[in-house]
Amino acid sequence: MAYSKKSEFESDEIKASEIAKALSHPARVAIIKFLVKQKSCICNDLVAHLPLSQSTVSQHLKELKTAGLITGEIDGPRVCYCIDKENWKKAKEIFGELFNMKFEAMKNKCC
Amino acid sequence: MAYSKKSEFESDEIKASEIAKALSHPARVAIIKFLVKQKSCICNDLVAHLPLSQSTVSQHLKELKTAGLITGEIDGPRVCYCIDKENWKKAKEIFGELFNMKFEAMKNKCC
DNA sequence: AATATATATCGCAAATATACGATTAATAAT
DNA sequence: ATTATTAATCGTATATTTGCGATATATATT
Repeated sequence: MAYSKKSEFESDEIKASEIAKALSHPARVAIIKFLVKQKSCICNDLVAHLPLSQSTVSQHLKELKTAGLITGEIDGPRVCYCIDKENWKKAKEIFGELFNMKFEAMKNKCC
Repeated sequence: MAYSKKSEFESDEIKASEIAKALSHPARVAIIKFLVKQKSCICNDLVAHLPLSQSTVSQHLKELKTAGLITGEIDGPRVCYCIDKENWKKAKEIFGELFNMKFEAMKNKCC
């Protein structure tokens, strides 16, 4: 693979794929669910809840943060992670657009 | 990485992550959009539409097919790809559940 | 039968993701 | 001040993904 071609696509396609990528590992889906359900915001509680080591959970958190889906605020010696509600809403809209696209009239007979 | 831990998560988390994974590359989002908009079902037209080689497009199509989001029917010397409407609907529901989760009352002050 | 067209698969190289233990850094408690 | 706790980062091994050209396969056309 000489170089990635991702940038050659339309920006809405790139944006949707980035959110999808952030959610493409069950650990990250589990983290989002945990935070929405507010079982706790504390990183350590997430580590306890997931079948992964602390360093691995930290990496997954970083990815979700980079994608903008969560925020992380230092709270004493802990870090409190929260859903970024603004971006979460945007993500919902982006996926809504994708999944609510209307099927256009067929130009081929096969489907 | 000794082994993958993906199977240790809940089945709904795994399912959501699998759909997300299928949509985690802009080419695959573009393919879905193209098929929903029915610009064509023919593989060759997809290749012409995307900035990728024929073999690479074929691989992306295979991934979408494996994820169940599209079907591929042989039509003479061509293959006609279509959205699997049943599974597309299911995918929409799975993402709907994720994005429509209600935020529970806070147990921490930070968010 | 020979040729052209369309698509899948193989083989490979490079990039990225997954996972962990060890280490570091920063705060809290003693 | 020392120690304990929490979380990020580093280093590393392995797995997976991305991408392409070459090749194989299968149908259509001549």
